[in-house]
Amino acid sequence: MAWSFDKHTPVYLQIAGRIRNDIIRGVYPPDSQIPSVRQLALTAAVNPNTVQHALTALEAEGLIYSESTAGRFVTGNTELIESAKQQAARELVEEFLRRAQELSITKEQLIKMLEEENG
Amino acid sequence: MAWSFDKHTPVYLQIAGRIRNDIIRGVYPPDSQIPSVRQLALTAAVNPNTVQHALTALEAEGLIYSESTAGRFVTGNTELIESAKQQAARELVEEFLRRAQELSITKEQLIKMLEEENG
DNA sequence: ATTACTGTACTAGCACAATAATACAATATA
DNA sequence: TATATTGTATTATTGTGCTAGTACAGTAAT
Repeated sequence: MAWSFDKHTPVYLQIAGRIRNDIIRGVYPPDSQIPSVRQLALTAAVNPNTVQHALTALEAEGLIYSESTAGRFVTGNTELIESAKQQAARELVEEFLRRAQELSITKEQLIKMLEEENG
Repeated sequence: MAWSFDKHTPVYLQIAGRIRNDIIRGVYPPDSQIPSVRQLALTAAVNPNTVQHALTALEAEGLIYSESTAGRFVTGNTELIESAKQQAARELVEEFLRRAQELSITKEQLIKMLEEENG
């Protein structure tokens, strides 16, 4: 199925985020090859240039590297991946707390709401 | 101080969100007047048209209404405000859990991380 | 009556995300 | 050798968020 995107945030950032998450989760293991630009463009139902934009961003982060004409691969640096995972988790929690504060919701209320959620 | 905005999301949505939160939190009480378009534009350091765009969105939600030449006012419908508060909290938690799932972080880990945060 | 404030409307222009359509060099494979 | 696939680059076009500037009508206060 074609990926679904939020209307109000750049598609290339959403694609980069999704692939970054897949690397962090191990869907794309270290040193493994990721799908080609054209294949990802087909899967996501977007223009190849948009995918290229996203992958360039991930390459700048060091999470992937491109082997000339062979394709793109996940970094073998597992420490970098672990670091990215920690950072993503930290940013997630921090943004959550910040937005909760903007709504004057206390941490205790948040934990209660989380426990009541079915997940 | 001028408001700070995230680079990658439309400013008018961020302004609308901020004012919505202020209504929800009671910073702008029911039936009270909110600052004028031009005043908000000065405060936020953006163009008046951008503020107008944001306020039009809030008006469509029913949270504010405009009195011709007198100004804009928060709705007197406290149930609507309460409803908006519940919805905002629910969406916050749901998005948080969804993004955590994308990182393969369990609910138990999240609660532990929240408790360890200083807030 | 004049002044100052309100909301509202309109045009023009800039920046950027995104699409579309190619094109080229390098490599692996049939 | 020929073909397909890889990453990469280029140009043009469209849509939209945002700014800038201006204008008008209605109301309250001086």
